[in-house]
Amino acid sequence: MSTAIVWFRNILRLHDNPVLSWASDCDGIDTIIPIYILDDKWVNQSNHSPTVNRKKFLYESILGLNRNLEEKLQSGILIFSGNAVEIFKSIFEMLDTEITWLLCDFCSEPEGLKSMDEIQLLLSDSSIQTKVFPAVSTILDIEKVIRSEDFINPKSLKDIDKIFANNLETDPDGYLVGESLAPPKQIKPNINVMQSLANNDILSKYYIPFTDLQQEAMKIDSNLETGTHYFLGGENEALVRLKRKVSDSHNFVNDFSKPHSVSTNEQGNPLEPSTTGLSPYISNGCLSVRLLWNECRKANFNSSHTKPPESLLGQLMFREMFYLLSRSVENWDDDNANTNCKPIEWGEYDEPKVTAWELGMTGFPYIDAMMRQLESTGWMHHLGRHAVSCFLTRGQLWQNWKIGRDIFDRKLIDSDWALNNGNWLWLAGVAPFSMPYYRVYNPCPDSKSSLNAETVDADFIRYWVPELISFPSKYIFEPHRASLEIQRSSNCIIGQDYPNPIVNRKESRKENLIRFKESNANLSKGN
DNA sequence: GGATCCGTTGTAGCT
DNA sequence: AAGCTACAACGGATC
Repeated sequence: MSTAIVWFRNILRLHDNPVLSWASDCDGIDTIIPIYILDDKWVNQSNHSPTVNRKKFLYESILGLNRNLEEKLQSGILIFSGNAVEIFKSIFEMLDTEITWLLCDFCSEPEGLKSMDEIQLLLSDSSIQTKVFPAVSTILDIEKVIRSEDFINPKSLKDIDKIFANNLETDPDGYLVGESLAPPKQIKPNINVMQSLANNDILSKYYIPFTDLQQEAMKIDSNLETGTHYFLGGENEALVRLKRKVSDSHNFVNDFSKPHSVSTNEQGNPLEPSTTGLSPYISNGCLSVRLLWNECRKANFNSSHTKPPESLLGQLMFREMFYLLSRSVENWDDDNANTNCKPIEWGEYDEPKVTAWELGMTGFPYIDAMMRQLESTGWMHHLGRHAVSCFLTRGQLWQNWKIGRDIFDRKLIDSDWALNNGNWLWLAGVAPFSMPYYRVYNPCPDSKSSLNAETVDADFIRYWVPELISFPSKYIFEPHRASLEIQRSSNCIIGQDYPNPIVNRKESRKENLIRFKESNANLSKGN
């Protein structure tokens, strides 16, 4: 009798799940025990913990996985919370003769690597074999690529293009990466052992009954305000969205151009992204990025489609780039001893300004709308993320990017360690792959800007900054410039009902450009 | 080896 | 409405 533990780490799905598929196909494995381990940070909430939006999405995703396992494969999954090493230690002690395999997906985050190292150390003298599946959260096998002889840190599309060409099977266009796996047709859960683990005294402090998680998710949901539960977690929801936005929308995919997408929302629905809105499903493991890649390729059936970097495939290529860099660059998440981060002399931490930024009270309606949307829904359009992160760092407030990085990490339902750090490095202008620092985003992108459609953005602002609901579009990006008469007739006095701008955007931009230039000059002098 | 080009997605003002 | 130009000007790759 051979039993394998299938540890679902960042893979909350049945489709394209190489771990589960391998376990179900392997002749040497008679039964399996699916396990999910919830980190303590989700259970014991503090001011630094992920927000309830993130928690809700994750819990729904776990519950969705459990439901799919029950309904489609007559299984289920054991849910524990706590330190994975301790939990496995207890399980292995209890079942040392029964368990033959520990199978899981590779996690590239520092915490994930550390716990896997500890578990492998724990098992070094045992007869239990471990097998870690690469390329589950990514298209590329990250470790294999960064260890290949000719690997250099990628910093452009050209570099990542070359890496794809050298590491993936390609079609004549250089794109095909192989089919994603269908869900396994059947698995053999060891229901008896699963029940005994669930009822075990030693494990009881870690074990979380499915119903507890369900109640917690429902409790969060009912406490949230209407309009904030727009994204529902889980694989089923991910696949419905994939079909609607990608597979059934060839024109959308073929015309997709990130820099020109409306930065706010789809017309007619203030909560529906103008982009795919698939990012939370990818980062929570509900959707295979390989499946998404292949569906995008299928949609590109003629030659007149957008190409990387602006296309959807381009976006996914940069995702792989950041994953590679997050493993090959030391101190990826720091501004110190990070070869991909220039040590710019950012200003002292300015609490009132950072708070105004975080709460959407800067007096810049576009910035405030974006930050309020983030606070309330856990999601923000990519171009909005550009605008607000540029505003906090090199654009206006001259604050260290790590401050914003941490706030994003806590709030974004699509939070991803490699990508969040990469994007902040990029936007702060400190990385080799950054655009030139003097290209500063305007926090008031009015109708003159080619990036934004006037009416859509104005409505977006009115939705998230209801103080300005009656303001004319002409002044909605800079309401303090409207006459007192207009402010009165719009029922919003600036400085009273809505803040005055916390900085002069043009002056701060100018000062910051000089500061950045000076920091750069000091660097090249070796100071 | 100095000049030139280019970089995932800038802005403002003009035609 | 889309495209041009000036703005100010980094840093690595390429010629």
